[in-house]
Amino acid sequence: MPDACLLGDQRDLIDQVLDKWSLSILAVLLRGPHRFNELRREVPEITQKSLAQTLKRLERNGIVERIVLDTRHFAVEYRMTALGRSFEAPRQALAQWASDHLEDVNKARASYDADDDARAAASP
Amino acid sequence: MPDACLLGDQRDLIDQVLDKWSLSILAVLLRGPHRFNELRREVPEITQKSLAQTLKRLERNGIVERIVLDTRHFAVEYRMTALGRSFEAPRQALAQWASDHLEDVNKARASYDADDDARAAASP
DNA sequence: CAGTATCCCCTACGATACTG
DNA sequence: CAGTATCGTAGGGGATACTG
Repeated sequence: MPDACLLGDQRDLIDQVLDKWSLSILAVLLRGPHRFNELRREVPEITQKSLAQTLKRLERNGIVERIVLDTRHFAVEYRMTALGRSFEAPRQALAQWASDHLEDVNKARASYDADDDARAAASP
Repeated sequence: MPDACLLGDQRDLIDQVLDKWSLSILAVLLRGPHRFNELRREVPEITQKSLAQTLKRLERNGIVERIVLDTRHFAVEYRMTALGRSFEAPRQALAQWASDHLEDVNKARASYDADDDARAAASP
């Protein structure tokens, strides 16, 4: 079985970790444990609901750990698990690629869109 | 600017490349150029519509190249661009991670779900 | 503080049919 | 063969309000 090939299970897994907000949250959590509202501040565009949802999913998949610091004062902390840290390599590779090739992609898009416009103008 | 941090542009870019089917298609295309219907056969779960959509997006982002082989006989081929091949490193890292840690994640899920059930049973 | 609960929208995706 | 066009649905995500 070639590892260039993705099985259904792998895709499911990757989807869980690569949804809209996970990468951002993981990036924050990598720097150290954070409280719920700290995460909100670090990723201001996210809503409470999506944050809670994303954290739950990451927790369920063993990527992140939820730690109750104090029952009486509602203090909870999220931190990376070992499994979560193991994800750092691919995450890093992805982020690196994206920042390295942003320019190229933008050029490609511009040229693709220009061609589209040209075609539209040619056959109205 | 720490590269552990994801900017909006990077997220957009990654989203384009990591939608539901892209990784699978990229994996196939990496093995060599493929025709439209060949791709359908290689990724049988995908619908025509989604395949067309995904290919367009990948083409627009410069990841994949669409080549008309013969106008009269509707022969078209898709192949990786240089930019597309540059994505192989992160893609590989991701696939590798997924296959390496499938077990761990499945265990984590099972234990999370078991805890859920336990809680539900405790307070009906 | 750390979340749920609700409502609502929107679009990604699927199924099916059609076409140059 | 290589796609569009159209319709329909599920759920991801936002806004807002509420709670232990």
